[in-house]
Amino acid sequence: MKKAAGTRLNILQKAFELIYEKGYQTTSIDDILATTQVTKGAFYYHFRNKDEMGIAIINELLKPTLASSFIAPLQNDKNPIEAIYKLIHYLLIEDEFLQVQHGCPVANFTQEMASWNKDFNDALNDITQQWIKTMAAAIVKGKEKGQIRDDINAKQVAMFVTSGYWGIRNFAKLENNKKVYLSYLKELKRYLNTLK
Amino acid sequence: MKKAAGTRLNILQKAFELIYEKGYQTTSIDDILATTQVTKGAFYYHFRNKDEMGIAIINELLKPTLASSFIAPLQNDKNPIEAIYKLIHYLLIEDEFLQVQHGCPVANFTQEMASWNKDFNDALNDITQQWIKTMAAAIVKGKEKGQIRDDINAKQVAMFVTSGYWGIRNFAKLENNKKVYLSYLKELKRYLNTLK
DNA sequence: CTAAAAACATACTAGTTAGTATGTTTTTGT
DNA sequence: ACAAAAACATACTAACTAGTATGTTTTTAG
Repeated sequence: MKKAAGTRLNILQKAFELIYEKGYQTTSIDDILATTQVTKGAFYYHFRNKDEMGIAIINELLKPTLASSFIAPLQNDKNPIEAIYKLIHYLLIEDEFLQVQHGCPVANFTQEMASWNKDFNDALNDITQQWIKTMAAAIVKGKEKGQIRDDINAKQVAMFVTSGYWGIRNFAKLENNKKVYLSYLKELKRYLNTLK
Repeated sequence: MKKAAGTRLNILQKAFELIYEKGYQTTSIDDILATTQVTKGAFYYHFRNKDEMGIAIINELLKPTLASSFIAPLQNDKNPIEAIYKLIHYLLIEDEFLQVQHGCPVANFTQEMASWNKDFNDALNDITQQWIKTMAAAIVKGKEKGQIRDDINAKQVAMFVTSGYWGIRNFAKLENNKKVYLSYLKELKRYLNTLK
């Protein structure tokens, strides 16, 4: 039971890349089979149907990535304002997987699937809430340390930041140019400084 | 050439509603024919193909709506900060066409089509830039009137606000509840007040 | 080593898709 | 009133879709 896990992971990873580029609905199972060199029999051995694979991508690929790349940086840093800015900066400018023309995978999935498939909705809400909660917790810590004003609503700010991040990722698709990120980051920095 | 224009408009409107609810790719032409009671012959008389219809929806339905509901309120008001807040509040809370579970039509289209179809991209970028420019112009006016600080970058703020709006519309899909809008609006108001 | 289960392979199906071919009806200008 | 063009109707096609039926091969446990 080792090689089998490899095929499964291979399917998930390649499928995720395709879906990130083309969207879930427009990525056919045959597309996935062609790029993975896996046969239909193997695919349906590992997944009951396409949606089950989609949920597996969220839970087995996106969730761990979230934990390492989105959650951890917020928990370790001393200063939440700097941590949030550095994180968004990293995600927009430095991260090598995320592409400007394809937006945010979680936001994409949400737009396409939420409200049409409860399982997708739940899985996506799960990881999104995790991010928000972590960010809010960091802000609360900052308030306790006196780095952030007392009258700031932590969760409210976390939602506001997340919304902006999702929005700018979608927005940048139109111009297909990272330059809009720089403009956004400037205003984000200004906004974050008003929390002090 | 009067009834014909009616059929065309009927197709565009019903198709737009379907696309807003289900997405562009997953709304089939047969779906549109079924809800409009129009035949395939009529459809393909009016539109060369599905994409041409999609572009027509953007240019002939979304663009005018943008002008009346998104642009005008920003041009008439005396105070840009109030105008922006009132506009976003209206769009999120009061507007009767926009549904929490379906997000923002322009953002949806952008996510689904931009980077895959240049015509869609251009049409969407066109109306988005129009909104941004109008908002930025209102902010510039506010700067001249002394309602907004001198060091504020108008276009930067307009992009920031637009991103947040798109983001929260997508975000609210997950919870399928207008309550998240209230939290967002509170922070938006706080943010807007820092421009003073 | 061997039987059973796990993992994969191939061929097929029924439904859906955008789009076309070829008509008929309706509207329009004169 | 009438021909021409505009507007619409019907039947079809070829490609693609998710999923299944039925195999064969590989792995694993005893």
